[in-house]
Amino acid sequence: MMNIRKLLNYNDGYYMINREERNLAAIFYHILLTGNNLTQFINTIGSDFLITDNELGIYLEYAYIRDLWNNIKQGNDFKRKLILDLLQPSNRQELENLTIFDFNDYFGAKRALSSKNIVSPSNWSIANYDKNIPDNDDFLKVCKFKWCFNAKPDIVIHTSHNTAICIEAKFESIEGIYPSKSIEKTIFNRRKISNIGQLSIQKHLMEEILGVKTEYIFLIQKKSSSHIYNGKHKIVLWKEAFANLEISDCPNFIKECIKRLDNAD
DNA sequence: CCGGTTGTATGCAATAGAGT
DNA sequence: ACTCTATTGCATACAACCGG
Repeated sequence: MMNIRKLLNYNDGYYMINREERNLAAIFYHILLTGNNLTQFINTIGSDFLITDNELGIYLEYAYIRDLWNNIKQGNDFKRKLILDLLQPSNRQELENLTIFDFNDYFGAKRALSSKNIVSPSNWSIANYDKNIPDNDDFLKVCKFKWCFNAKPDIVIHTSHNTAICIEAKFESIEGIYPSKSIEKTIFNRRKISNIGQLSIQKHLMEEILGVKTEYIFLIQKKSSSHIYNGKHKIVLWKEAFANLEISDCPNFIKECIKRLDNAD
């Protein structure tokens, strides 16, 4: 019986051609947690943050805000106040007096339209609340807030409770932009509002919403003009990130995987 | 009533194809 | 060569539904 590897006469390990960004991020995560590598990496990127051992945490697919929301024990009044305190909409008083159903509906949370619960802003829908929020400043504020509830930076190193290094890693793709859906792009064009970069949403999330003093790293394979750098992110190449780390105890496939990065640019 | 399943909706990585 | 859009695949969230 033939199979694709026989047909292609491919006899190397998968690690020789793997291009999966999450896999590389997982390997990086592993290496950061061995030996003195975390400190070494922090030195390499020139971070000022000191590691506080009992507060240190390193996270893949950092969804802190989603899980904070999920962990709320208080009821709907608390959730509504939390949203309004963070969002600070100009029509706050109006929103305070809506029923739960109407509050959800105002933000277009049609996929989770509930009369029982104030639903997470991750469920709000731009296309649905567009008609409810004519003012562009308020509209954009709501968009950025909603996006933050779904954003997940690739790797976040909490060097302490209040400081972190936020890493957005790319293998071949470029920085994402908001809005993403075509109907939303149409709305932004009509309102003459510019697109927002993925990195600037992450900055808003870390500093404004979570209140964490953050340094930003954009971890990529090669420098390209296609990236919309926002200046706040320090660009680090994958091979630079691995360069000073100790990998002699790693299995061969990891060494080979890292070796491949040298030829990337 | 509980718990699993289904349907809908969202984000993100990545690709292909069309346009500039 | 770069940019933009549409699409696919995976992961997740939540309401509604359904069977025991």
